[in-house]
Amino acid sequence: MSPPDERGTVDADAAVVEGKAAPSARIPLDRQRILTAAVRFIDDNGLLDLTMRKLGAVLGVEAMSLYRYVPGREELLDGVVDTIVNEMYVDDDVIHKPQDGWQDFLQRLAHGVRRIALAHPVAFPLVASRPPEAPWLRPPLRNLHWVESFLDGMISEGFSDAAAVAAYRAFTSFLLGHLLLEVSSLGASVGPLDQLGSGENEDPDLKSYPQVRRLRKALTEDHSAAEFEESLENLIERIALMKKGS
Amino acid sequence: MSPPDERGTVDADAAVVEGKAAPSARIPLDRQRILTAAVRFIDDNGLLDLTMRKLGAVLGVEAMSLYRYVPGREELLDGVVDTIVNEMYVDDDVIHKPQDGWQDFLQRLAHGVRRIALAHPVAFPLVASRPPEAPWLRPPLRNLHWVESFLDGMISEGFSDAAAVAAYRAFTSFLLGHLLLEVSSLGASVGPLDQLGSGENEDPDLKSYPQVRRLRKALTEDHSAAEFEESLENLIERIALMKKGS
DNA sequence: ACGCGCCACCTTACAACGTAAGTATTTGTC
DNA sequence: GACAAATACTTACGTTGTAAGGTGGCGCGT
Repeated sequence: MSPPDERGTVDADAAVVEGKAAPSARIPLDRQRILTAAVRFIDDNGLLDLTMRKLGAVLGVEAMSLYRYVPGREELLDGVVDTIVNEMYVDDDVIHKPQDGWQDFLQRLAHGVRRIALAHPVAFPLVASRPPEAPWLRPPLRNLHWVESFLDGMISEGFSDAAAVAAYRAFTSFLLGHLLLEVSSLGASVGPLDQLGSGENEDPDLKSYPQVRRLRKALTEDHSAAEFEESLENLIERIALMKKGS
Repeated sequence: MSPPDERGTVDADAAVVEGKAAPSARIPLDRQRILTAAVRFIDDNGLLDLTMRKLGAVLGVEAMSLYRYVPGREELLDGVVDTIVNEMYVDDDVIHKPQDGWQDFLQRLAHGVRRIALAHPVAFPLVASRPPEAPWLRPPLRNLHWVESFLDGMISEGFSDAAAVAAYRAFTSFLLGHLLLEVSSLGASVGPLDQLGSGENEDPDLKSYPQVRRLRKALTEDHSAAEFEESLENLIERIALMKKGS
């Protein structure tokens, strides 16, 4: 069974015979190509459907070929997380050093992370739940580069060491809570691949839960964006107090 | 090794004939026993090591026997989450209706959830990342009973509908962020079972990350408890504003 | 030009997993 | 004891991650 191979690589000889130049039909499958394909696959089909064989198939390759570039599935997922986190680097709105004050710096950073979360609603929980390489690297800002940027930025804006660290911890915890819940309400989840049928959900017997039933509409409404903004402002105020109080 | 079973069997009729307890060696494996065994197993060995066969073995039973009480692994995990969440019900410090003001109510609730998270550091991320049955049931307060308690409690304390719902959302997002990071720093994770060797981690080359290296000690220090307290107070102040502003 | 090694990918194989289907064994009731 | 129901076991299949080794063509030294 030959799947629809977009980048037909398989029978090279047949192509050669047909006289076509076939200019370097062989793209030799590097690590980054695998990783971005995996991100895409997860966003499309869910984490639980991502298997080495299926990912290989997407890339027009057998499963074992992936092992030349990735030690195993677990490390693949680590790579996926890195790939996603690194997307912030190419985000023009995210700056690496404060230019218009630390408030602006944090605003851009927060919105950058949020954009990533919303761009990968299914994969984002991975960023949150995979263990960081070091215990002081907390999700979702889980690589050294970002932590360094954060601390350096804050300190250059007059924060004491202790205040910068405290701000870092408060900032990550805020981001994680908000974004995880926001993507989760988008129907994403680490666990089950199966979309829940997209059928309009039956009400479980809400008889014994009058408030929930009464407020159901309000509970369903999505104010995530506004809540994010508001909480972020509050957080920034708190961080301002940390700065002064240090 | 017989596990200490707190509740014997269904002693409805047997209670009448109290002559001989007749502890027949066969305790017929009910759903709750499976679920609590699963929680224990996850806390001990990690999520990824929990297989139907191994869980069966722990219970002295073959894997397929579990299927009489649980539809499948996925649903087992849902049951695990429920079991964990329901632990709050037997927590004496958590009350179901405000008695000394809503602030006290929220404080008790928050600390109850935190106690659960810390009691099950490995399993807790499950509570956070598994999709709720309805989109307005957000982790970690992910069952109808708690949401009803929350809303009812707040409204009985004078909150408007809108304010109660807003408080609910802010509260869950706060809890999730803090607790997930707190248990994650405890070495827990959804993903890899393998404890990372417990070896003192080598420093990855921190040369290019001077701030991180300089602040490493401060970053490693654990102030989770104090931060939780402080953030919770702040949250409660914000919720007080919601109450007035509605 | 020629062979040879290396590189990128494929093939095969295996143990462990979730679980459908069928079978055996205990338990409760008369 | 006989019989039905409840409970647990056995077997089997397809899928997974991955260890081990095979294969074919490209590039280099001569």
